[in-house]
Amino acid sequence: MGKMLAVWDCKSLEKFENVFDCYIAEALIAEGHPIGSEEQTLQKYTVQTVSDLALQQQDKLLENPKLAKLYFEVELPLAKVLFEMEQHGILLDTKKLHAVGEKIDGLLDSLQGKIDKETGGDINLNSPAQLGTFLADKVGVPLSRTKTGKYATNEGELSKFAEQFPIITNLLKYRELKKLRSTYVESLIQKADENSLIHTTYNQVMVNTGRLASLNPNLQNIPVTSLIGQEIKSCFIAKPNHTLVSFDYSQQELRILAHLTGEKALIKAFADDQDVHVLTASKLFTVPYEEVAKDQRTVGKTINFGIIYGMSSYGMSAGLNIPQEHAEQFIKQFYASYPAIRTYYDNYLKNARIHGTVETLLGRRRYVFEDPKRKLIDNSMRRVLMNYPIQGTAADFMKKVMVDVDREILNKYPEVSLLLTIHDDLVFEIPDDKLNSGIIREIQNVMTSVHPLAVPTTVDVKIGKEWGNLNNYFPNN
DNA sequence: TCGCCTTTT
DNA sequence: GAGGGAAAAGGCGAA
Repeated sequence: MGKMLAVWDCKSLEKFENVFDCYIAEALIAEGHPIGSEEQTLQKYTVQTVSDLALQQQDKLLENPKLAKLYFEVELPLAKVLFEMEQHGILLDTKKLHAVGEKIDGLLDSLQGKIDKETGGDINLNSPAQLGTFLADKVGVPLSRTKTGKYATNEGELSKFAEQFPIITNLLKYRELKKLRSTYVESLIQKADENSLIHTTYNQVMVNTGRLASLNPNLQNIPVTSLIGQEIKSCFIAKPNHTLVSFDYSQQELRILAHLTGEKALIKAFADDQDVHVLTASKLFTVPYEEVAKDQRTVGKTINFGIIYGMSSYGMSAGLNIPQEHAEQFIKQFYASYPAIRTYYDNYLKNARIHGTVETLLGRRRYVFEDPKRKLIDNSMRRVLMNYPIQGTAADFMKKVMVDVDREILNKYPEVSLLLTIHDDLVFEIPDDKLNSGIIREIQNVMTSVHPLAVPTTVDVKIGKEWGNLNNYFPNN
């Protein structure tokens, strides 16, 4: 939650009435440039008091109606919603998490034993430097180098040699478990309060695209893929007589791409509830939609997301493990299949160069040129810019949804709580006896109607007592 | 404090 | 010719 820097005629801070938040305002006005401390900001505006600062910032916001709307109707009311989420917290089954920790200890001990037999036990497995030297110089693994000249020992690099050098499989397993234990088990237990509640902090001005950041602890990167990861996630539980309900936007960023670009083929696919990764694959491989193979779909999916991220043919060839010429061919074929996407990005980048700023659908802006004297967009900025309207618009929508949810749902059902937001996912805690009251449908409706789009939006609902063990929800009527 | 690595969307 | 997928948090070792 943003820190309150200026408060006008504030009758009740608890209710966040008549509040102006200079940090949030400053972040929107700064358009992605780093914002300074309170004192630096006062100096920048050449004012003495925070009230004067707030007045000038408000004037500045009002010059841009979209930005003013974003501030007053989304960001500022959101601060109150985030504050309440932070205060509420999510319940952690600390006893169970301790047990998971002990299970990991056992697995790590046995792995360490196996690995020490090969290394002699005199290297620190947690040191990439020591590990790289050992693998490359003693074992003879042909590791590539990092940009600073050290041996690269990251997961992608080591996996390449896992078959040839069996020790690597154990090393990767060791890494994974060590990470889970230190980042998730130990620190989460330590951060639970006296009631076993975990209180994250949300920062709403940290990320240029407008996404929220979660910290101390970060609840937006709780593991999900591995089995042990799932066991950790399952230690987050609903409080007694309540159930966790998660609402997850399906393919939200690709839907936003379809909307922003107006690409007919993509819009039709979403309208017909088709699998867009299969659709892209069918165009790339020129096979009928029904005959797309699984590995072809994987390529389609990689290209779809790669385009959103402005991926180069090099990045794509690395990601798919294919020659760069093939990747170039795929990208070419992609744009040929979706011509409106190419037109959109051509125009978008042209305007970015002309105006020096880009913006999301709700008008959040970011700068284009680090140095305003240079008027060329380099490759890395090009990728940032291509991602910005997609990720940023998705973030705008989610923030607005949270404000709408607060007004339309949380006010009406005070015993219902919004616990978490994970970019395209909201997690609520709902009393068991309210689950069939229609509230799930109401929340879905708020999410799907946040902003009219050229495509339908879909929200998948999952419910359960443990966050890591939720089941698809199908209403019985 | 920086670099490397791993986790998420 | 190098570097070459967006946005993050955070643990750890090395200096």
